[in-house]
Amino acid sequence: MKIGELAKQVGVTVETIRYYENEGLLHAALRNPANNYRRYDQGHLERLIFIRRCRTLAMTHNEIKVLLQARIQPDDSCETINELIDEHIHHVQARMAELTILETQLIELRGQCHAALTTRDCGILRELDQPTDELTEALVVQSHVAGSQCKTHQPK
Amino acid sequence: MKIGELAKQVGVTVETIRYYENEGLLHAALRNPANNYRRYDQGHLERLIFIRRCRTLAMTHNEIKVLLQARIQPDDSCETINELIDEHIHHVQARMAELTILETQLIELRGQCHAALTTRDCGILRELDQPTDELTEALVVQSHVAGSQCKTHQPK
DNA sequence: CTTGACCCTAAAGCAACTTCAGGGTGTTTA
DNA sequence: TAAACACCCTGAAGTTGCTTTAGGGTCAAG
Ligand SMILES: [Zn+2]
Ligand SMILES: [Zn+2]
Ligand SMILES: [Zn+2]
Ligand SMILES: [Zn+2]
Repeated sequence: MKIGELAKQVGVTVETIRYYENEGLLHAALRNPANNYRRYDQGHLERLIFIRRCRTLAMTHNEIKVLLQARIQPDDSCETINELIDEHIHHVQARMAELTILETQLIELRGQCHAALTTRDCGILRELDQPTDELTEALVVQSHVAGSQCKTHQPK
Repeated sequence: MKIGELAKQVGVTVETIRYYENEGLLHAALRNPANNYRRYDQGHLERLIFIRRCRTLAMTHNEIKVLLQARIQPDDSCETINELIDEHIHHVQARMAELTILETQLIELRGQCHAALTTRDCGILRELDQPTDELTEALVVQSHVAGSQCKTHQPK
């Protein structure tokens, strides 16, 4: 099948597919010699589905590469896989812990202003003028689990 | 004070400060004509503290710019501020909701394999071969609240 | 007078894509 | 048969919030 058809079947854009090939997540497709179009088979389809499944579970490309490697070594022990998933669960939990603290702090901050006052008198701005205390600063954990982009506060 | 001193007082790198100037978060510093070094005053210090406080609360530069603007308009209504914080709390909560779902799914996935088997028999890989169901796919919300970088699965 | 700490700029790198610029291919339809 | 339109190609730049690198001045101490 051609790239557009593969994209439709899996629910990604053709650009994403080409990008994955570039990244080494997907094997390079064979080309139709007549027009240089990429040609995909069932193996590509299944591999792409696997990759997308991992991505919706917020794994990095590196994590996925480890799993893809295991996937084509049927006789290897799956210990690596189990460990990787365990670690990744920790990544998610670490991020949730961060966000829980964040939420508490933001709600406390929000509580500093209830009415519409002048900014001069807004308790929120006054609190934001205070340095972050060191305890809080130390709480930030390492976790690659990011969010998607916010449309509302993006430039343009 | 010079850039290095400002950096030390606030707890950021000098590169970050120069970057913020470039981004329009910090006003350009006056330069010492003799050597072209940046020279900062109390106003810069306070503004930088404000910015860092907002960043530890995971606000985007755009969100911060709105607050900085309000901060220097003492007679304006603080309604904008209150709304921005409310929205930002939603960003955090939206991301937490996503991660809660993610955690559930990952734990379910992890449950597919308890022993160290061959990858051929690993229930995790088998489940990852299945397409993401559409319901789950639709659940992903817009939220800019990202995580920091994961050292473990990063290249090099 | 050289070492080391500090300052400067401009550009590239990171993650995972998306978007854009510029151009070929292939089928359909007026 | 030629224009329209959908689809394919490559390579580069943009996104966010920085960090890192390259390459080079400034300044005090020893
Ligand atoms: Zn992970
Ligand atoms: Zn207010
Ligand atoms: Zn926000
Ligand atoms: Zn297993």
